[in-house]
Amino acid sequence: MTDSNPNASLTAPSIPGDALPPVEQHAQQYATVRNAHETELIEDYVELIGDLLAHRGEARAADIANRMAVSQATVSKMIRRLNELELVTSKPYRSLFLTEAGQKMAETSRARHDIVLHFLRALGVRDATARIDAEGMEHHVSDETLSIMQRFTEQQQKN
Amino acid sequence: MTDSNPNASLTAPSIPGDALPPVEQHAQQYATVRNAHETELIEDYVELIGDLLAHRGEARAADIANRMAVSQATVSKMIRRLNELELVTSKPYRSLFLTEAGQKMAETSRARHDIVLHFLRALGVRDATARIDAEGMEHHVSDETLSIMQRFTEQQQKN
DNA sequence: CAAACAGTTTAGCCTTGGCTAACAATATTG
DNA sequence: CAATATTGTTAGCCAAGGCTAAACTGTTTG
Ligand SMILES: [Mn+2]
Ligand SMILES: [Mn+2]
Ligand SMILES: [Mn+2]
Ligand SMILES: [Mn+2]
Repeated sequence: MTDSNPNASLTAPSIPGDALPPVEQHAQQYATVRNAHETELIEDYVELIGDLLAHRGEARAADIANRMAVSQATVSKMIRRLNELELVTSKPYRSLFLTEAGQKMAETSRARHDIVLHFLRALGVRDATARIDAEGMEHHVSDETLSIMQRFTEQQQKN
Repeated sequence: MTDSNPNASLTAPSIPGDALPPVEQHAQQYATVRNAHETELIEDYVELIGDLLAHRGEARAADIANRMAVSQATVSKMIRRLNELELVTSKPYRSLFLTEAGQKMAETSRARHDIVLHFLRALGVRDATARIDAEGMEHHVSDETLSIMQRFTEQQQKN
Protein backbone atom coordinates (compact mmCIF):
# COMPACT_ATOMS: atom_id res chain seq x y z
CA MET A 1 0.00 0.00 0.00
CA THR A 2 2.47 2.65 1.18
CA ASP A 3 6.16 2.49 0.38
CA SER A 4 7.55 -0.73 1.65
CA ASN A 5 10.62 0.94 3.08
CA PRO A 6 9.90 3.06 6.17
CA ASN A 7 13.55 3.99 6.58
CA ALA A 8 14.00 5.24 3.05
CA SER A 9 15.73 8.37 4.25
CA LEU A 10 18.39 6.29 5.93
CA THR A 11 19.06 3.95 3.05
CA ALA A 12 18.52 6.15 0.00
CA PRO A 13 21.76 7.10 -1.66
CA SER A 14 21.97 10.87 -1.84
CA ILE A 15 20.88 11.84 -5.30
CA PRO A 16 21.15 15.17 -6.97
CA GLY A 17 17.70 16.48 -7.76
CA ASP A 18 14.40 16.33 -5.96
CA ALA A 19 13.41 13.32 -3.94
CA LEU A 20 10.35 11.34 -4.92
CA PRO A 21 7.18 12.82 -3.44
CA PRO A 22 5.24 10.76 -0.89
CA VAL A 23 3.19 8.03 -2.57
CA GLU A 24 -0.21 9.62 -1.91
CA GLN A 25 0.85 12.98 -3.29
CA HIS A 26 2.48 11.40 -6.29
CA ALA A 27 -0.63 9.36 -7.01
CA GLN A 28 -2.69 12.53 -6.80
CA GLN A 29 -0.61 14.10 -9.57
CA TYR A 30 -1.35 11.32 -12.01
CA ALA A 31 -4.98 11.01 -10.98
CA THR A 32 -5.55 14.70 -11.61
CA VAL A 33 -4.09 14.39 -15.09
CA ARG A 34 -6.26 11.35 -15.90
CA ASN A 35 -9.23 13.32 -14.72
CA ALA A 36 -8.45 16.26 -16.95
CA HIS A 37 -8.14 13.94 -19.93
CA GLU A 38 -11.71 12.78 -19.46
CA THR A 39 -13.16 16.24 -19.95
CA GLU A 40 -10.76 18.12 -22.13
CA LEU A 41 -12.01 17.03 -25.51
CA ILE A 42 -15.57 17.84 -24.49
CA GLU A 43 -14.41 21.27 -23.40
CA ASP A 44 -12.62 21.87 -26.68
CA TYR A 45 -15.72 20.97 -28.68
CA VAL A 46 -18.02 23.13 -26.60
CA GLU A 47 -15.57 26.02 -26.68
CA LEU A 48 -15.20 25.75 -30.43
CA ILE A 49 -18.95 25.60 -30.98
CA GLY A 50 -19.32 28.71 -28.85
CA ASP A 51 -16.63 30.48 -30.85
CA LEU A 52 -18.19 29.51 -34.17
CA LEU A 53 -21.57 30.76 -32.99
CA ALA A 54 -20.03 34.02 -31.79
CA HIS A 55 -17.91 34.70 -34.85
CA ARG A 56 -19.84 33.03 -37.63
CA GLY A 57 -23.40 32.91 -36.36
CA GLU A 58 -23.62 29.17 -36.86
CA ALA A 59 -21.74 26.01 -35.96
CA ARG A 60 -21.95 23.19 -38.48
CA ALA A 61 -20.48 19.73 -38.10
CA ALA A 62 -18.40 20.19 -41.24
CA ASP A 63 -16.78 23.36 -39.84
CA ILE A 64 -15.84 21.53 -36.69
CA ALA A 65 -14.38 18.65 -38.69
CA ASN A 66 -12.26 21.08 -40.70
CA ARG A 67 -11.11 23.14 -37.72
CA MET A 68 -10.16 20.05 -35.76
CA ALA A 69 -8.73 18.13 -38.71
CA VAL A 70 -10.86 15.14 -37.89
CA SER A 71 -13.35 13.15 -39.96
CA GLN A 72 -16.99 14.14 -40.16
CA ALA A 73 -17.90 10.76 -38.74
CA THR A 74 -15.86 11.49 -35.65
CA VAL A 75 -17.60 14.82 -35.19
CA SER A 76 -21.01 13.28 -35.68
CA LYS A 77 -20.37 10.72 -33.00
CA MET A 78 -19.12 13.38 -30.63
CA ILE A 79 -22.17 15.53 -31.23
CA ARG A 80 -24.34 12.63 -30.15
CA ARG A 81 -22.33 12.51 -26.93
CA LEU A 82 -22.64 16.26 -26.38
CA ASN A 83 -26.36 15.89 -26.88
CA GLU A 84 -26.59 13.11 -24.31
CA LEU A 85 -24.64 15.30 -21.90
CA GLU A 86 -27.17 18.06 -22.64
CA LEU A 87 -24.48 20.51 -23.65
CA VAL A 88 -25.79 21.12 -27.18
CA THR A 89 -29.06 20.90 -29.04
CA SER A 90 -29.13 19.87 -32.65
CA LYS A 91 -31.78 19.41 -35.24
CA PRO A 92 -30.47 17.21 -38.06
CA TYR A 93 -28.89 19.20 -40.91
CA ARG A 94 -29.07 22.43 -38.91
CA SER A 95 -26.53 24.46 -36.95
CA LEU A 96 -25.73 23.32 -33.44
CA PHE A 97 -26.63 25.42 -30.44
CA LEU A 98 -25.42 25.39 -26.87
CA THR A 99 -27.72 24.69 -23.94
CA GLU A 100 -27.47 26.81 -20.79
CA ALA A 101 -24.97 24.33 -19.39
CA GLY A 102 -23.11 24.36 -22.68
CA GLN A 103 -22.87 28.14 -22.70
CA LYS A 104 -21.56 28.13 -19.17
CA MET A 105 -18.90 25.57 -20.06
CA ALA A 106 -17.95 27.46 -23.21
CA GLU A 107 -17.48 30.69 -21.28
CA THR A 108 -15.41 29.08 -18.57
CA SER A 109 -13.24 27.23 -21.05
CA ARG A 110 -12.79 30.27 -23.25
CA ALA A 111 -11.81 32.44 -20.29
CA ARG A 112 -9.29 29.89 -19.09
CA HIS A 113 -7.91 29.41 -22.58
CA ASP A 114 -7.48 33.17 -23.03
CA ILE A 115 -5.72 33.62 -19.72
CA VAL A 116 -3.20 30.94 -20.62
CA LEU A 117 -2.72 32.30 -24.14
CA HIS A 118 -2.24 35.89 -23.01
CA PHE A 119 0.12 34.74 -20.29
CA LEU A 120 2.31 32.91 -22.76
CA ARG A 121 2.43 35.95 -25.03
CA ALA A 122 3.26 38.16 -22.07
CA LEU A 123 6.12 35.79 -21.25
CA GLY A 124 7.51 36.39 -24.72
CA VAL A 125 6.38 33.28 -26.58
CA ARG A 126 5.64 33.85 -30.28
CA ASP A 127 1.95 33.91 -31.11
CA ALA A 128 1.75 30.73 -33.18
CA THR A 129 3.66 28.77 -30.55
CA ALA A 130 1.63 30.26 -27.74
CA ARG A 131 -1.59 29.16 -29.43
CA ILE A 132 -0.41 25.59 -29.83
CA ASP A 133 0.90 25.34 -26.27
CA ALA A 134 -2.19 26.96 -24.79
CA GLU A 135 -4.48 24.47 -26.51
CA GLY A 136 -2.93 21.68 -24.51
CA MET A 137 -1.88 23.44 -21.31
CA GLU A 138 -5.25 25.03 -20.59
CA HIS A 139 -6.67 21.73 -19.33
CA HIS A 140 -3.92 21.22 -16.80
CA VAL A 141 -3.74 24.61 -15.11
CA SER A 142 -5.18 24.88 -11.60
CA ASP A 143 -7.23 27.86 -10.47
CA GLU A 144 -4.33 28.92 -8.31
CA THR A 145 -1.90 28.97 -11.20
CA LEU A 146 -4.48 30.56 -13.43
CA SER A 147 -4.90 33.57 -11.21
CA ILE A 148 -1.16 33.96 -10.88
CA MET A 149 -0.89 33.91 -14.66
CA GLN A 150 -3.58 36.54 -14.93
CA ARG A 151 -1.83 38.80 -12.43
CA PHE A 152 1.46 38.37 -14.24
CA THR A 153 -0.07 39.33 -17.58
CA GLU A 154 -1.67 42.45 -16.10
CA GLN A 155 1.61 43.50 -14.47
CA GLN A 156 3.41 42.98 -17.74
CA GLN A 157 0.97 45.19 -19.57
CA LYS A 158 1.39 48.04 -17.10
CA ASN A 159 5.10 48.21 -17.86
CA MET B 1 5.09 34.98 -40.99
CA THR B 2 4.56 35.22 -37.26
CA ASP B 3 5.47 38.22 -35.20
CA SER B 4 8.52 37.15 -33.23
CA ASN B 5 8.26 40.11 -30.93
CA PRO B 6 9.92 39.38 -27.58
CA ASN B 7 8.61 42.53 -25.92
CA ALA B 8 5.06 41.80 -26.91
CA SER B 9 3.43 45.15 -27.22
CA LEU B 10 0.07 45.48 -28.88
CA THR B 11 0.32 43.10 -31.79
CA ALA B 12 -3.21 41.80 -31.27
CA PRO B 13 -5.96 44.13 -32.44
CA SER B 14 -8.31 44.67 -29.53
CA ILE B 15 -11.30 42.59 -29.63
CA PRO B 16 -14.84 41.51 -29.37
CA GLY B 17 -12.99 38.34 -28.42
CA ASP B 18 -10.06 37.30 -30.60
CA ALA B 19 -10.97 36.30 -34.12
CA LEU B 20 -10.85 32.66 -35.04
CA PRO B 21 -7.43 31.62 -36.33
CA PRO B 22 -7.16 30.46 -39.95
CA VAL B 23 -8.43 26.91 -40.38
CA GLU B 24 -5.01 25.34 -41.02
CA GLN B 25 -3.44 26.97 -37.99
CA HIS B 26 -6.40 26.06 -35.81
CA ALA B 27 -6.26 22.46 -37.01
CA GLN B 28 -2.56 22.38 -36.17
CA GLN B 29 -3.32 23.30 -32.56
CA TYR B 30 -5.61 20.34 -32.06
CA ALA B 31 -3.40 17.95 -34.01
CA THR B 32 -0.43 18.83 -31.83
CA VAL B 33 -2.44 18.12 -28.70
CA ARG B 34 -3.65 14.76 -30.06
CA ASN B 35 -0.06 13.92 -30.84
CA ALA B 36 1.12 14.73 -27.34
CA HIS B 37 -1.58 12.51 -25.91
CA GLU B 38 -0.19 9.52 -27.78
CA THR B 39 3.16 9.70 -26.05
CA GLU B 40 2.58 11.28 -22.69
CA LEU B 41 1.64 8.20 -20.73
CA ILE B 42 4.65 6.35 -22.09
CA GLU B 43 6.84 9.25 -21.05
CA ASP B 44 5.40 9.28 -17.54
CA TYR B 45 6.05 5.56 -17.11
CA VAL B 46 9.60 5.76 -18.39
CA GLU B 47 10.32 8.83 -16.32
CA LEU B 48 8.91 7.19 -13.19
CA ILE B 49 10.90 4.01 -13.77
CA GLY B 50 14.02 6.13 -14.13
CA ASP B 51 13.25 7.96 -10.91
CA LEU B 52 12.59 4.75 -9.01
CA LEU B 53 15.87 3.30 -10.25
CA ALA B 54 17.73 6.46 -9.28
CA HIS B 55 16.16 6.91 -5.85
CA ARG B 56 15.36 3.36 -4.81
CA GLY B 57 17.73 1.25 -6.86
CA GLU B 58 14.91 -0.79 -8.32
CA ALA B 59 11.62 -0.32 -10.11
CA ARG B 60 8.96 -2.92 -9.41
CA ALA B 61 5.56 -3.13 -11.03
CA ALA B 62 3.87 -2.85 -7.63
CA ASP B 63 5.62 0.44 -6.87
CA ILE B 64 4.48 1.86 -10.17
CA ALA B 65 0.93 0.73 -9.52
CA ASN B 66 0.97 2.43 -6.12
CA ARG B 67 2.59 5.63 -7.33
CA MET B 68 0.20 5.95 -10.23
CA ALA B 69 -2.87 4.77 -8.31
CA VAL B 70 -3.64 2.25 -11.00
CA SER B 71 -4.18 -1.52 -10.87
CA GLN B 72 -1.31 -3.96 -11.15
CA ALA B 73 -2.96 -5.42 -14.21
CA THR B 74 -2.82 -2.05 -15.92
CA VAL B 75 0.85 -1.71 -15.13
CA SER B 76 1.59 -5.22 -16.30
CA LYS B 77 -0.05 -4.56 -19.63
CA MET B 78 1.81 -1.29 -20.00
CA ILE B 79 5.13 -2.95 -19.25
CA ARG B 80 4.51 -5.35 -22.10
CA ARG B 81 4.05 -2.31 -24.35
CA LEU B 82 7.22 -0.64 -23.07
CA ASN B 83 9.02 -3.87 -23.79
CA GLU B 84 7.70 -4.00 -27.33
CA LEU B 85 8.80 -0.41 -27.80
CA GLU B 86 12.23 -1.46 -26.50
CA LEU B 87 12.22 1.14 -23.78
CA VAL B 88 12.56 -1.28 -20.86
CA THR B 89 13.88 -4.77 -20.25
CA SER B 90 12.20 -7.01 -17.73
CA LYS B 91 12.69 -10.50 -16.44
CA PRO B 92 9.51 -11.75 -14.74
CA TYR B 93 9.46 -11.08 -10.98
CA ARG B 94 12.53 -8.88 -11.22
CA SER B 95 13.07 -5.14 -11.25
CA LEU B 96 12.61 -3.31 -14.53
CA PHE B 97 15.50 -1.63 -16.27
CA LEU B 98 15.67 0.99 -18.96
CA THR B 99 17.27 0.36 -22.35
CA GLU B 100 19.51 2.99 -23.88
CA ALA B 101 16.50 4.50 -25.63
CA GLY B 102 14.54 4.34 -22.38
CA GLN B 103 17.27 6.14 -20.47
CA LYS B 104 17.40 8.84 -23.08
CA MET B 105 13.63 9.32 -22.91
CA ALA B 106 13.70 9.33 -19.11
CA GLU B 107 16.36 12.02 -19.04
CA THR B 108 14.60 14.21 -21.56
CA SER B 109 11.26 13.87 -19.80
CA ARG B 110 12.73 14.45 -16.38
CA ALA B 111 14.54 17.57 -17.56
CA ARG B 112 11.41 18.97 -19.16
CA HIS B 113 9.33 18.11 -16.11
CA ASP B 114 11.81 19.85 -13.81
CA ILE B 115 11.94 22.99 -15.90
CA VAL B 116 8.17 23.30 -15.80
CA LEU B 117 8.01 22.56 -12.08
CA HIS B 118 10.73 25.02 -11.16
CA PHE B 119 9.16 27.63 -13.39
CA LEU B 120 5.81 27.31 -11.66
CA ARG B 121 7.45 27.64 -8.27
CA ALA B 122 9.40 30.66 -9.46
CA LEU B 123 6.11 32.18 -10.57
CA GLY B 124 4.82 31.85 -7.03
CA VAL B 125 2.68 28.72 -7.25
CA ARG B 126 2.61 26.62 -4.07
CA ASP B 127 4.66 23.43 -4.28
CA ALA B 128 1.82 20.90 -4.13
CA THR B 129 -0.13 22.76 -6.80
CA ALA B 130 2.94 23.22 -8.95
CA ARG B 131 3.60 19.50 -8.89
CA ILE B 132 0.08 18.65 -9.98
CA ASP B 133 0.02 21.25 -12.74
CA ALA B 134 3.49 20.32 -13.98
CA GLU B 135 2.52 16.66 -14.33
CA GLY B 136 -0.02 17.59 -16.98
CA MET B 137 1.51 20.71 -18.51
CA GLU B 138 4.91 19.21 -19.22
CA HIS B 139 3.58 17.29 -22.23
CA HIS B 140 2.20 20.38 -23.90
CA VAL B 141 5.10 22.80 -23.62
CA SER B 142 7.06 23.51 -26.80
CA ASP B 143 10.84 23.81 -26.82
CA GLU B 144 10.46 27.52 -27.39
CA THR B 145 8.30 27.99 -24.31
CA LEU B 146 10.48 25.64 -22.33
CA SER B 147 13.58 27.72 -22.86
CA ILE B 148 11.73 30.88 -21.99
CA MET B 149 10.57 29.24 -18.77
CA GLN B 150 14.10 28.23 -17.96
CA ARG B 151 15.41 31.73 -18.54
CA PHE B 152 12.65 33.17 -16.37
CA THR B 153 13.44 30.83 -13.50
CA GLU B 154 17.14 31.69 -13.63
CA GLN B 155 16.40 35.42 -13.66
CA GLN B 156 14.09 34.99 -10.71
CA GLN B 157 16.75 33.19 -8.73
CA LYS B 158 19.29 35.96 -9.26
CA ASN B 159 16.97 38.44 -7.55
C1' DC C 1 -37.34 19.14 -61.93
C1' DA C 2 -33.73 15.78 -62.10
C1' DA C 3 -29.01 15.23 -61.31
C1' DA C 4 -25.09 16.34 -59.03
C1' DC C 5 -23.02 17.94 -55.04
C1' DA C 6 -22.47 18.94 -50.17
C1' DG C 7 -23.41 17.81 -45.61
C1' DT C 8 -24.74 14.38 -42.14
C1' DT C 9 -25.40 10.04 -40.12
C1' DT C 10 -24.69 5.14 -39.42
C1' DA C 11 -22.17 0.80 -39.33
C1' DG C 12 -18.26 -1.51 -38.35
C1' DC C 13 -13.45 -1.59 -37.36
C1' DC C 14 -9.18 -0.40 -34.50
C1' DT C 15 -6.06 1.09 -30.49
C1' DT C 16 -5.48 2.89 -25.98
C1' DG C 17 -5.94 2.68 -21.27
C1' DG C 18 -8.72 1.63 -17.63
C1' DC C 19 -11.02 -2.26 -14.62
C1' DT C 20 -11.93 -7.12 -11.96
C1' DA C 21 -11.22 -11.89 -11.21
C1' DA C 22 -8.53 -15.84 -11.37
C1' DC C 23 -4.23 -17.87 -11.42
C1' DA C 24 1.02 -18.32 -10.99
C1' DA C 25 5.39 -17.39 -8.98
C1' DT C 26 8.25 -15.71 -5.43
C1' DA C 27 9.31 -14.24 -0.65
C1' DT C 28 8.51 -14.32 4.20
C1' DT C 29 7.83 -16.37 8.36
C1' DG C 30 5.90 -19.66 12.18
C1' DC D 1 10.01 -26.30 5.14
C1' DA D 2 5.23 -25.61 4.72
C1' DA D 3 1.84 -22.11 4.89
C1' DT D 4 0.84 -17.58 4.00
C1' DA D 5 1.48 -13.12 2.04
C1' DT D 6 3.05 -10.42 -1.65
C1' DT D 7 3.89 -9.70 -6.32
C1' DG D 8 3.10 -10.41 -11.19
C1' DT D 9 0.47 -12.20 -15.20
C1' DT D 10 -3.44 -13.40 -17.97
C1' DA D 11 -8.15 -13.30 -19.59
C1' DG D 12 -11.99 -10.87 -20.56
C1' DC D 13 -14.66 -6.77 -20.10
C1' DC D 14 -15.55 -1.67 -21.08
C1' DA D 15 -15.56 3.35 -22.81
C1' DA D 16 -13.30 6.86 -25.49
C1' DG D 17 -11.81 8.57 -29.63
C1' DG D 18 -9.94 7.78 -33.92
C1' DC D 19 -10.80 5.84 -38.92
C1' DT D 20 -13.26 4.33 -43.74
C1' DA D 21 -17.14 3.13 -46.43
C1' DA D 22 -21.78 3.50 -47.41
C1' DA D 23 -26.32 5.42 -47.00
C1' DC D 24 -29.20 9.16 -46.53
C1' DT D 25 -30.88 14.13 -46.74
C1' DG D 26 -30.92 18.67 -48.38
C1' DT D 27 -29.33 22.26 -51.75
C1' DT D 28 -27.91 23.92 -56.08
C1' DT D 29 -27.99 24.11 -60.79
C1' DG D 30 -28.23 22.51 -66.00
MN1 LIG E 1 -9.53 25.42 -25.44
MN1 LIG F 1 -7.68 22.54 -25.55
MN1 LIG G 1 6.72 13.85 -16.10
MN1 LIG H 1 3.27 13.89 -16.87
